[in-house]
Amino acid sequence: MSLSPLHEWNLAPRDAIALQRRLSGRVEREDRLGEVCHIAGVDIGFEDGGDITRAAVVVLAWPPGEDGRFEVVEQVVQREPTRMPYIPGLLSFREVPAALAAFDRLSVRPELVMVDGQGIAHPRRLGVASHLGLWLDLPTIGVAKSRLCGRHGEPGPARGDWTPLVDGPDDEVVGAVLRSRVGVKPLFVSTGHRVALSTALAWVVACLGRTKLPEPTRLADRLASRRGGVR
DNA sequence: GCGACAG
DNA sequence: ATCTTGTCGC
Repeated sequence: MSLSPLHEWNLAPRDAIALQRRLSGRVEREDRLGEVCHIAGVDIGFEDGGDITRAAVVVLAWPPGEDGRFEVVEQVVQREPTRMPYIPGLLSFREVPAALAAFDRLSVRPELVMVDGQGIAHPRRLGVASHLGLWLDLPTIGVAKSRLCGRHGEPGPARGDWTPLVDGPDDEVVGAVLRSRVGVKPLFVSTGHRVALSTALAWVVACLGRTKLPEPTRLADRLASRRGGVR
C-alpha cells in the first residue's frame, strides 16, 4: 500500500475543509465488498502528553471461532510525532497519516476496516473513516463513541436496536445510533467507504463481544492506549 | 453573537 | 485523547 503525498496532510484549516468538500464526492456509500476474510480495527492513542501519536491496527480473522473469539492475525503500532492539534471536523488530518503508515507495515490486506470515529456522519460528509477508506481504497465503517453532528432519538434498550442519525436541512440519513450493549450509551455507526449503512450495522453487530465496542475497534483501542497489558 | 464540537 | 482512585457489579 502506498501513502498519499505528504503535502496533503499539512494544510491550513480552510484548505483542509476545501479538500474535504472535494473528496466527499468520491466516497462510496453502497456495498462494494467482496468476500471478507480479514477485518481490521484502527484507533489512535497518544504518548508524552500528546506529542507522540500512536496508530494501532489490529487484523482479525473472520469468521470467529466456535467459542466466538476472534483470532488476531496481525497487529501493528506506528509511533510518530503528532502533527496537528485536535480540531472538531478536521480529525483526519491529525490521525490518518499515522494510520496510513501503520497499514503500510501490514503484511495482510484486510477486506474491511472499522475505524474509531465518524464516516460520513460529518459536517462535510468526510469523517476520518471515510477519508482513510478513500486513501486505503478499502471498505471502511465509522464506529464512534459520541456524536459529531446530526439529530437522533433514543434507540431501543436491546442490543442491536438502533435509530437513524439525520443531518442537514433535508434530514439526510448519515448514520445510525446503535445500542451495542444493554444499559450503555449507544454507538454512532456510519458508512465510511464502499459499505452501505445497513451492511455496516450488520458487521458491527456481528463483531460485538460482550462489550460496548466491536472487537476490531476494541482491540485497536487497547493497543493504541497500551492498556490491558499490551504494547 | 451564542452554542456545539469524533478523538 | 489524556490526567487519575475508588467503587459498583457480574
